[in-house]
Amino acid sequence: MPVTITDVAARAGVSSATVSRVLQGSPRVSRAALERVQAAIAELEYRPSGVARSLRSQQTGTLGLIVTNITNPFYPEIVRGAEDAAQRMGASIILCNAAEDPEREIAYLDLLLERRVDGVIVAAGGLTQRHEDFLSAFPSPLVLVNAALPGGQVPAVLSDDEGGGRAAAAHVLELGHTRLIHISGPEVREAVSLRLDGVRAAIAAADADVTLEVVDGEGYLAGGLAAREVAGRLRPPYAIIAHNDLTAVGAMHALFDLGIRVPDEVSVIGFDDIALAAFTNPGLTTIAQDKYAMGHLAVETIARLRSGEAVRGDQVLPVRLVVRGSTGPAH
Amino acid sequence: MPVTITDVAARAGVSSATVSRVLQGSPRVSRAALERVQAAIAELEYRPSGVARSLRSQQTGTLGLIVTNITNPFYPEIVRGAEDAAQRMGASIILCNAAEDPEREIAYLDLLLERRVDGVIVAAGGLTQRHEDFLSAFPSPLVLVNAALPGGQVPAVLSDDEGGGRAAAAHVLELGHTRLIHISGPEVREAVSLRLDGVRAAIAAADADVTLEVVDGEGYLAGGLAAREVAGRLRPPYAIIAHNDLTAVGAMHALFDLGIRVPDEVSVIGFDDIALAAFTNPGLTTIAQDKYAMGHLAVETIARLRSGEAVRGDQVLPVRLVVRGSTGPAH
DNA sequence: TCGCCCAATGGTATCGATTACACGTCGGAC
DNA sequence: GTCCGACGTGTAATCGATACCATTGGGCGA
Repeated sequence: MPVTITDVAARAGVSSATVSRVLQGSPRVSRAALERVQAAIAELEYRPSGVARSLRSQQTGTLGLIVTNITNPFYPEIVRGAEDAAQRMGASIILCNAAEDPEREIAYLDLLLERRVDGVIVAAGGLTQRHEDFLSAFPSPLVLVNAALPGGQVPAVLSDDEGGGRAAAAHVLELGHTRLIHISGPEVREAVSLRLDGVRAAIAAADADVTLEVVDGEGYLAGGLAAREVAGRLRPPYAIIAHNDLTAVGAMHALFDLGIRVPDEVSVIGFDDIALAAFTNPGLTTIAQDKYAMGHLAVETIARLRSGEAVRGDQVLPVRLVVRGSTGPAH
Repeated sequence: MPVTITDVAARAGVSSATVSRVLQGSPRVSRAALERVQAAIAELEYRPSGVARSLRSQQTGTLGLIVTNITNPFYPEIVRGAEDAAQRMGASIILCNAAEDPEREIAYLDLLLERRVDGVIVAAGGLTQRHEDFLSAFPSPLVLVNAALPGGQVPAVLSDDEGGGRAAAAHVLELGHTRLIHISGPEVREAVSLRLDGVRAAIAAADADVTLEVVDGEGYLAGGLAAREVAGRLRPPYAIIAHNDLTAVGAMHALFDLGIRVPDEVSVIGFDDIALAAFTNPGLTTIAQDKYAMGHLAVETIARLRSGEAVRGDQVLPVRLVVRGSTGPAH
């Protein structure tokens, strides 16, 4: 039984139209009426119904944000960036945690459509692989984060994966390493091959006698296994370039268990710069993605889309080498 | 220009009432009409407007969730628990990141009221300290997480801070430590004193010759400073009981810098069990809060509140000692 | 003094769905 | 054969705010 505009109108002795004009800040209201209405609003603690407004105006001021997994430390920063940008433009975020479940991702798209959100941001890799056709025909402004669709039909916000791979490799090459191990992620993700391409490009550019070996190992545990396997047959020094930070941390732990010192014997470099990277011992050298900016830019892109602007092609954000303690000169 | 119920009705050659009945699964629809309507829905890709439904039914199926800071590793798990519970009951979460700004927390409460959310969950300490009166008069189902209001007027979901403090102290006492250092958080939070109370209780119960010293140091950097100061004047062995994990990790880093070995010389135990705790080296022994359950229970409490049930008093969840590598016997 | 214009305000249709009520039709029971 | 009830369906009010259009009244110029 919340207070409605009619209650306010009755209290102020005017019509609901006049109350509405006051709410809109219209100049076509006499000073007397204005004051009476404002008093009534205050006395009744009236708050206009966003639901009714949405129905009338055909916009809800809400954005859907689908993330793969909010407890993956990569995503909270994206969420924060998106939320900040949304708040600045007076919108709210409906957060959908797909919990790594592609069915749930799809269900959320449907749900968001029913809720008539003004736009949807998808930061969920699984979704983009499985439902290309559905997404490219999506009847609402849509932006992908950290994932792209072939053909560039859907605007995407990405990091410079290739450049990041290059920077990572260049960093360890500069430290004098000549044996590089790349622990890679799942093949299906485009970012994986791009980062590896970057590593290869840096090696080619170095014009030195450098060997590169690629092993599989996405994630903490797999990263540890991969490092263990490598350590079993290779003697230091060498440099491990991991596809992401979690993999790198797993590798570091495995090396620690084996009594191999980082960075004295083996250098390790990650990718992403999740919060954890600053807290390992030694700190993890990594390629930082500007996750906050990605979320922010995604929301801004939705806004542009909604204003009728045609946004085509990917928006690629620069990455940045962050040197901590896990990389050092090759002895 | 989305498809409306009227479009579907026209296409199926029936009235909008019949379409609505089909949508509701009402039995008062002939087989023939049912099939025609379903066909029309499929052909037009009709999706009922959640906005119109909300206006009519006076419920939005959305819950507001205000968190202090989504990038604080404590919160994503709470969000996930809340999101899972909400999804199970067909509701969505509007995420509000207060970004540690009390003004913004208040502004969000207003916003959520305007959006006519079915309930609000506040996991933001700053809010509860500053706006007791506002919250206790909140005109919508409200549940606090990890913070409480004096008088218990507002239902709260809490962890057993006192029991956790006791468990932490008991653990290091069992390991033979007789000198305990408690690095505490900001005084204003009730959890701080409760945890310390627990530590004191465990010491009293141990009936042994144990000394306890309390120093300030909330957060990573402060935790490091506090540990440094203690290490400057105390020689091992002793045990550090930190108010939370971030403080504990800061302390561990400081000890490492000083060449003091954990756990051989000094034991460190934290509180919370954030994701980071499993990845430090050595792993951080800590008191785990069931953050997922807290988020889940908060949403369930909202549901009970909405069904008219009176939920009074705090709901206290048990905590659990997680032994990793940072605590060891006192030599 | 008359008429015109503009400011201020009210009445009401509208957004899209739900639902109470009314109506027509058909079958069965007496 | 008539009456009653159940069933299927349509009409229209409703949710709360907005915006278009109409109306009123006052001031000012001719």
